[in-house]
Amino acid sequence: MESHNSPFLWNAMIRAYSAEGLYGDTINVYALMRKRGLQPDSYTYPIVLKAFAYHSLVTEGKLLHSHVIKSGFLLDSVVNTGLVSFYAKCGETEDACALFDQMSMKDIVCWNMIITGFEQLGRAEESLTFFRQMQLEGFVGNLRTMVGVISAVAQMRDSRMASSVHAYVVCNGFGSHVFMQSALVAMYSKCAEVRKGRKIFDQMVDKDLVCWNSMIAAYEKSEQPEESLELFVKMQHDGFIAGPVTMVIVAAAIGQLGDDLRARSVHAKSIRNGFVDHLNVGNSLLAMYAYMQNEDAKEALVVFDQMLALGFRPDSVTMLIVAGAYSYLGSLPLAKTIHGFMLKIIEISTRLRNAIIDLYCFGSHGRGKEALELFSGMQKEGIEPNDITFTSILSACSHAGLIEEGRRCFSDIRKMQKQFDKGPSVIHYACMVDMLGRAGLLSEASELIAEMPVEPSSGVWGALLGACRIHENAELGEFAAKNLLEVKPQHTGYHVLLSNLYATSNRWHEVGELRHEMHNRGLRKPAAFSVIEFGKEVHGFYTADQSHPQHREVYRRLESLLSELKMAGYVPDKSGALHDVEEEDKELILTMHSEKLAVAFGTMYIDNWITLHITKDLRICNDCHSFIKLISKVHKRRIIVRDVHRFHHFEDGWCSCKDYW
DNA sequence: CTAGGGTTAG
Repeated sequence: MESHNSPFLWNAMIRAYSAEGLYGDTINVYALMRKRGLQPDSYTYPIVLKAFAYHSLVTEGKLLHSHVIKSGFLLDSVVNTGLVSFYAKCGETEDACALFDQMSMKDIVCWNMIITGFEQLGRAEESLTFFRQMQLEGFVGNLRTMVGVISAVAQMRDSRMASSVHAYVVCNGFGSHVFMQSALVAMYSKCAEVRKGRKIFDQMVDKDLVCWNSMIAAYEKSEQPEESLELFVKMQHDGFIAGPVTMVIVAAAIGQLGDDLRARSVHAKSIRNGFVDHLNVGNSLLAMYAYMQNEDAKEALVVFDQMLALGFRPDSVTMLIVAGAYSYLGSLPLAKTIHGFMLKIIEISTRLRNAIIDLYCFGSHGRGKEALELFSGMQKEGIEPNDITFTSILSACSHAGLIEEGRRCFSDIRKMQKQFDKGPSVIHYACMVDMLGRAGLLSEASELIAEMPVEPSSGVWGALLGACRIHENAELGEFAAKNLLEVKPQHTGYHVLLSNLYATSNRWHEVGELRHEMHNRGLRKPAAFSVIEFGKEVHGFYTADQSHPQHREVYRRLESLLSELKMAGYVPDKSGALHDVEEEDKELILTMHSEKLAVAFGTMYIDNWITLHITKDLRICNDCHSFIKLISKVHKRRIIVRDVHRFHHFEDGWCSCKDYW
């Protein structure tokens, strides 16, 4: 084969691939060119740099930079700007600035580069500083400059600044360009002025896909998913075909709505349009199902399988979402599958490892052993844990009652203090106090607090108080509460906790005083609240709720459930009812706990094969816990309660927390 | 004589 040695032809080839967005081929042709012994020239460098930036090939770009210097092409301002562009896109701002500063002849293109470069990196202030500097040096911004400036102002979320820069743009004759208008729509939406954006959008004569996406995203971001989807329909009606970015936005809107029908429809559409091989679209579909936080989390699995079948590598974003979805479903086999999978295919970052550990200890929780296995595997591989890893581990030990392991982990952190000059954080101490305290080792817990090198946080005192409440140690509890209320004097929950503690030890006088004090300071005990969700419906219940439209039916249902369970051996556990009231009244108050109402509602209106998902704003009480355990057995029903502390998965009379929470 | 660097939505 005849070899072409004309640099012109090689450059034309490279340019053609670049123009088609085929940056991989651009790089291949360039490599071939070098192999044939041809030298790149001032036209070759910028295109290849662009391709390197696209694939974040920082080392390769730096190598090219040294070639540029050696061959003297740095004097070419286009090559120089190409390098600035490359470094800015790769986030190497120091190199970008150094090159920019030493340029003798700055033209408008290189100013635009440095302005948009910083803007794209999310560093709007610096971007705008460069803009001002540019004006001082006598340059007038063109359309591209102003689009970058508008985007930077959007990041500032300052609606007054937005209006004034909008006026400036219009006065300088850039206001009617499509790119500018899309940027303006996005800017106003980020400044919480969606309607101003809509006005611009409605007045646009030449709409393109980007501006539709911009407006649809504006509604989605301001949490108006219905409007967002309405516009999506209108866009298609007007003959525009959705692109991958559209799908990403629409999936987010549907996730917000929790609409499973539309979720499946957008999923199908993405497959039809061939977008599922876009990693962003795949990730968005996954997130959509995961975000709905119901049984549709299982659909995330389907999307994930599809992504794999299409043969592309999931990234860490993918895996974080999948881990989140599995965590919600709370199944250990699923967690194990996904973990094995992650180990096989991707480089696992510390952040992802932490997510996996969390997946074990929160998702299917009480699974402290698995979390610890992961942790020791991680250490064997020589991967350095970070403070969040340790927090996850300590919390796993605490939930599973693994005291010895917890102590060992804590001493590991202390060893690190000697090595790396960073010891246990306040959060680590709080985890330890929680773990020891819950296990009844109250004096060890308070000794640990005494030897803390830093001021104990409210979390630390709160953990101690909580433990005192469980183990009915009023004296130590009072001490904890006193310290606690110094740090957080307005925290109602801690007042309530202390009040409950006094009540446990029958110190009704103190209970009264505390109530009086709370009343005087205007603190009110917030009503406990539970939420049950299915499909896109969400129902909330307060304790002793009378406000829910079906509350009469719910109470009737609850009554029949109670008598059904009593026959199966249920005895109300009144220790959770710490009010200064008669025994009969205690029982009555217990039966009106918000999570019981939510369960009663669920058994009445939601088909039995569907798992009930309930979220509660406080910790579940003993009585409700055993009540729900029995329901899960008698009704053969899966119920998941997420309380303020952890997940409880009830199935066949058992709870995943193994009654330790 | 033509060529190369900078633009909006996510």
